[in-house]
Amino acid sequence: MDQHEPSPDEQAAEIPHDLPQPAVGRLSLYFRELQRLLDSEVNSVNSQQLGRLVDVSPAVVRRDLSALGTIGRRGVGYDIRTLIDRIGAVMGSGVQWKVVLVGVGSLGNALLRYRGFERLGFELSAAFDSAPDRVGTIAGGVAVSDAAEMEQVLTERPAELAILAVPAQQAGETGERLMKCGIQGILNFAPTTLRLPSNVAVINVDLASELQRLAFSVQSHR
Amino acid sequence: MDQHEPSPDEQAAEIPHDLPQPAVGRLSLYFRELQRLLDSEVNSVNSQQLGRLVDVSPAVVRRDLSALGTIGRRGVGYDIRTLIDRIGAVMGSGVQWKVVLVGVGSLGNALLRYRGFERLGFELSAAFDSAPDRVGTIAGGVAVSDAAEMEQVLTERPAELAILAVPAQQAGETGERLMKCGIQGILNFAPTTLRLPSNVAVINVDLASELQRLAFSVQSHR
DNA sequence: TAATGTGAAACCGTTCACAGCT
DNA sequence: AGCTGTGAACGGTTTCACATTA
Repeated sequence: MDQHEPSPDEQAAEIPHDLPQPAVGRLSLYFRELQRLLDSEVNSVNSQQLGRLVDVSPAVVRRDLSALGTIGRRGVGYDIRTLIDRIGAVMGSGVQWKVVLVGVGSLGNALLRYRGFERLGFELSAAFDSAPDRVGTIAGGVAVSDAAEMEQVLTERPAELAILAVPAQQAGETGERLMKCGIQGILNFAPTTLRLPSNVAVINVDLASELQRLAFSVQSHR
Repeated sequence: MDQHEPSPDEQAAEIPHDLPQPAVGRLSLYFRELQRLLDSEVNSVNSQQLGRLVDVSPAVVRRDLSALGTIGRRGVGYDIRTLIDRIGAVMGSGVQWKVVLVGVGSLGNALLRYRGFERLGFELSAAFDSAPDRVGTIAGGVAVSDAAEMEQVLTERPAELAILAVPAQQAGETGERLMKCGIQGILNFAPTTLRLPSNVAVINVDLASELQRLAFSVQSHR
């Protein structure tokens, strides 16, 4: 994939770590849409167009983008390449994140096969499961190792992030182990709230809960 | 948009239409943990204990629960059965939601197999795909129908909710079709923001974006 | 002229602190 | 005595509106 090398003095631009949490999520969505626009050979947008693509107001878009020490052109809009570079830098694209996955059930399997991680700089470097019939298989191009060897494998080939797709019952313990292996962030799909010391970042995604939120939304919508 | 009639002592046992969005998500998590507690034959909690289980402050728990017109006992805490009934009612448990899934790729497949929906009152009533080699198969106990027959199947066996797990490119069009089939809410896993008329509820879940948020969190954490 | 960038106001949810029940 | 329920203060995000700049 093509990188645009930043001009020398563009390099110095800082990463604001005073970025509002909601803004982070939106930046990720802008990034996705901007790449799509660039693929369509569009190379400029304004805040209204970009806002429509991710369903937020133009004012929010401008506020979010201006937090990056920005580079829009008044009267014109934003250069897409610039935005992609800038958002990418802030979101940690450019770092090749190594990600391990634990729990190769059907969900874990799907996540190993999921196209859409590597484009963002994530590399699934290992997968673990404790079921003997899964160990030794290959899923999504990644070999499945025995979960008992997690510590060993992660010592040899360290990773920064982990995706947890084990049953709820095992999530807590597995999270602890990952932490001890030097994992710095966990994306948790187990239906339980993972709580770890604050030096490990955790994002919980509960699929059933999302569906329940949707149901509430429908139900209250009348 | 919505009128608020100031009738004083209306339904104390009714569904609060004014529940903050973040609270809805948390209620769903409380619900999950409460069921777990009940399974362990615990039948009472206080706000601090419940808060620890989902990683929120006791004050938030109390505020959320009191929005349900509540029934805690001062000096004591909450009766778990009562909470489950009450939250369940608000979240639309008790309704048997019919859910169809569109897009039986690896993710769709995993979602069909995902245990954890039916406990909450969701029934996967149909699945659709357009690939000939998937049509006619059975995944997670659900027969996969031809996507071309979506309109017909949904006329015969209507559903309220849909899970979208198709490629981004097809998401928009599929969403439109589902809307015309009477679907009232869509849980969208396609990496694109689905925008539909406001009579259809949409929740977008972008897996790559979640991972990117995590990476940001780790990166900014030093 | 057209669209950004941004003070300032409005809004919303969280936190605080304590009165009120049990 | 203990914990809930909640007014009031607080803090953070969004919205507004406009000065600014290409």
